[in-house]
Amino acid sequence: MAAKANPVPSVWAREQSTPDQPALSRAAIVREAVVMLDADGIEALSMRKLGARLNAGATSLYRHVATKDELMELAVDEVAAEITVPAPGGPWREAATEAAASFRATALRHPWLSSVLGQAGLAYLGPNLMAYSERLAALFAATGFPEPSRAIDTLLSYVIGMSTTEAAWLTTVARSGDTEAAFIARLMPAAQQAAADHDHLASAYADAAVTATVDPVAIRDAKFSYGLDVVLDGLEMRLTR
Amino acid sequence: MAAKANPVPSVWAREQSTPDQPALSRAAIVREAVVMLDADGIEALSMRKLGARLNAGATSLYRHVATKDELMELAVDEVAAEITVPAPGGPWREAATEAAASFRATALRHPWLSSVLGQAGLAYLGPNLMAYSERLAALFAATGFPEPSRAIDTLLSYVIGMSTTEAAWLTTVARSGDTEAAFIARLMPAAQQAAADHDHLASAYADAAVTATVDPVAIRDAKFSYGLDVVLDGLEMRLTR
DNA sequence: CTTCACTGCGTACGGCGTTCGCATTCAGCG
DNA sequence: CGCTGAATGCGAACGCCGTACGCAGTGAAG
Repeated sequence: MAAKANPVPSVWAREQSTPDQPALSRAAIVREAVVMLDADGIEALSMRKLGARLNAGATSLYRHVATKDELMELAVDEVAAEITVPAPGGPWREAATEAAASFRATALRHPWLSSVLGQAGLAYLGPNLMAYSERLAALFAATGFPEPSRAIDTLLSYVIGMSTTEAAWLTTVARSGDTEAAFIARLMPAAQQAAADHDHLASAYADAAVTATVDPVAIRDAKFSYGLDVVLDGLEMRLTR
Repeated sequence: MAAKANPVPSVWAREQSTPDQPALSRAAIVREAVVMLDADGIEALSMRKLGARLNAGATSLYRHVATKDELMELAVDEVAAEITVPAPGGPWREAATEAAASFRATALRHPWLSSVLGQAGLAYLGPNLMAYSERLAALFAATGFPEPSRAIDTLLSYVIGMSTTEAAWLTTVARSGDTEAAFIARLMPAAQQAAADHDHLASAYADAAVTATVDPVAIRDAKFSYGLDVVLDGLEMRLTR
């Protein structure tokens, strides 16, 4: 690689034992893959481009990773480490709210996560994902739920559903190049025309047109916490019963 | 095409004006795409294979569909027609339960739907999706929710999250070639080893190992309706308040 | 000094989505 | 009936993609 970089085929021009890069390693590959995924989305990640980013040939990656799917699995587990769950002991409801918010924040920070979840689900067995599940289980068991895993699945389903929808929306917005408010404004005519024959939708869109262009982020936050409160209310009923 | 099928390049061997197929049309393309998606999953659909299924060249499809993404959008709207929502008037809770079950059934009948939702969300404006939203809005508005769209978003998030997770799981199972119970049994050792250092997970898996291999379908059904009841309880509080 | 496991990489294969220009068909019109 | 112009199908080609394979260099072990 050093010799090839230099066009003069002379021994004397050869560079000296250059361990310039920290070498190729599974950890480095996964880390850079996450960076690329965050920056340009899931369809912009190819083994060739990833190799190039690491000053390596595309096929060199296969010494450390069996397949691209496996790489994605590793990337998911990598970002799963970012999701926090409060330790048991404090007030349950606040802890659950915090855990849900952390999941959502992570999903929005790495929008490609939603795409992968849709294809592979949460069946991965990576260490970070396992640790996350364990902390969730510990929290819910300590709270005294009769069926902790049922409660967890319910909460997670809501959080996943909302976060996935939101992440997909933000991806669409980002691809448009506009700000979120501008994108909404640009989309409204088409949406209102499509809803023309539907009374309830039309009025809902009319409302949205006014408010959503002002502060879309606040609206999304409020929507998330409304639904979260709904779910937590329902869960609480089963707790105190 | 007729001439090419015959190896003898003679005028006399030419077939007679064969309009054998009902011709290529957008509707036929979308219909066949859904069939292929259902049969072999999202990654098995390529424009070439789809063209071949329709006795057409791959590129002929582009006369009727701008791009593969657009085709997927059309396919989503096609299956969206299958989701039913009861008309307003009856008891609200049963109607919502029915609507949720219909969404889930559709998502499980077309597991590729979840993959697409993860990438594109529900921002599509297809007529069937719009009609679906309208019926939901009508139901919730008639019920008297103070903020119908909030309630809808909450319910939908739960349903989407649970269905997506379930569809992804079933896809993984299907790819393995095993039955669901057999797949679980085969997976358990690895799962239990991965959970070895996690107390709560280990015991949860131990429970699952016993019950899940018996009737996985019933367990998934129960899980879904448990969470659905949680959400509906939470919504009902806001209704009667 | 030899050996050997390990790592990187160039090449190549088959498949993909999509573009482009040509061939064919056919409805509508003179 | 003959002509024309639009609509439709298609083959070839472009630039990507994931990945199998076998060779080349390297550094530690013997």
